[in-house]
Amino acid sequence: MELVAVFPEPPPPDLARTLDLAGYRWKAVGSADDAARHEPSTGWAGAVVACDQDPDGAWALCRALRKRDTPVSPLMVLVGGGQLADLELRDDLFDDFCLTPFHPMEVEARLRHLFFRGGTEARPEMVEYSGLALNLETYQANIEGHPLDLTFMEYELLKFLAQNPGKVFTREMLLSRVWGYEYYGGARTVDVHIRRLRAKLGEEHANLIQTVRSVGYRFGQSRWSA
Amino acid sequence: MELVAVFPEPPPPDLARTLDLAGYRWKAVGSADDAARHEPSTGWAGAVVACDQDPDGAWALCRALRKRDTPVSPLMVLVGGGQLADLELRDDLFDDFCLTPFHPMEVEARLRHLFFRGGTEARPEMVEYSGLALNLETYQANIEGHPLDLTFMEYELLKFLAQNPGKVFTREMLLSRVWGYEYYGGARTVDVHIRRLRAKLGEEHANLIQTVRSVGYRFGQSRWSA
DNA sequence: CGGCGCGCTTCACACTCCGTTCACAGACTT
DNA sequence: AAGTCTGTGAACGGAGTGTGAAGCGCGCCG
Repeated sequence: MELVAVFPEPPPPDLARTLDLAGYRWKAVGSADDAARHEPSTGWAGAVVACDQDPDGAWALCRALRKRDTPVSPLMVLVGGGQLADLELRDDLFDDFCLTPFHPMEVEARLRHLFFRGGTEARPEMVEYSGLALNLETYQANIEGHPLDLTFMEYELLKFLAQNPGKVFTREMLLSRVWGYEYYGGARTVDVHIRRLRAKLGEEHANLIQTVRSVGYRFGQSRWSA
Repeated sequence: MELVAVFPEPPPPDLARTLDLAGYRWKAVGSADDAARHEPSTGWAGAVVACDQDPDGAWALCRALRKRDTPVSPLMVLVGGGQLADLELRDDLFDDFCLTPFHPMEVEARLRHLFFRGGTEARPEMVEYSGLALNLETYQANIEGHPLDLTFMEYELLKFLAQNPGKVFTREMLLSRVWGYEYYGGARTVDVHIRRLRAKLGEEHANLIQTVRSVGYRFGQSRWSA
């Protein structure tokens, strides 16, 4: 489960307890800037915004999270009974709301329902390992927040390796599974691509791909070999 | 406003009153068969199902309204606090719920929000990204206030891309989803349209459409790009 | 009814970029 | 120390793409 943004900082104790009991991983943010600063590389998985104490700040945060190229979703707001009128004309800023004081089971049911609905929508398929993240939809790669400019075959090779961390592949296995079953070419081609991948990963992360002498290459699990 | 189906028959008086005051046109139905018999030619515009008195009948109705070719949406259920557990594993049968006894303003706010979302979901009037704005009703496109003179296919292509920002599409995907499933033509057609789009977007915004070599095209920047 | 213009499609060509290969040097094993 | 395996740099060839122009179907207007 990815990280959910919670407002305000610190959040109401009963809200924090409810989120914990329901098994959500969350992080409190105090402002829109705060949310941007602490946003995970994969983006917020959702947001819960309590409007009781600081309505203006809460709505400003909602606006910041929704009015951007990749809006945060799902987003639930908590409002008091007297704030119901505030929801009007702000329908675009949230997906669901819950009245306070709330029953923990209601919040839990609403969150579950929101994530159920959102789950079928469009959360990009990702491959992640350590600081490396591959977005399979956008064909983009990241290493600790920094974008990697990979060519097509480099991306395919890294994707295959990262999808099977710790496993050793011979050059022939890589050629057949990454390049294609009917590929007939020299095994040194793999070496060169591995080399370029290491170069682009940077000296710090080059050891993500290890050489297993006389066998082939392995991705990850570097702590055992030294 | 189209007709909303309400369960049970007759509905709880406070629910009826709330719907009337909020300005909804509705009709009570007592069963799934009943709902099918009285369905308007344009289909139900939505449904409100109270689960208090006859939970089994209520859920059967929800199932009938949702598990068909054109699911009724939005659908809100009213449940007592003791029925919250019933919602679990039924997330696919409703869009929102409200605890009973309810506050009329909460029901009203939830319905308004549901119809707002449903309205935009089925037919968004605008597609916006960065400085680009597409008006789906008037078939007009703007880039930072300046009108774009796009042809039909250019508009359709740009619309499809802008509706899925960041995602990479192969030429075949674009041909099948923009041109049509049964289209049989050269993939280079896509290239030429992309080229014209980039030309019309102007040198400044031509990079809104990026080439992903050996894969296809992508609109806009994903959250990772520098 | 026929010319005309617009827009979609296709073709041909040039160019850039990337996958592949080769040669050599260094590292590791026996 | 010999032999095998891998890292590295450079160069070649080709796949993939951008671009200009021509072909063609279709609706509009005279």
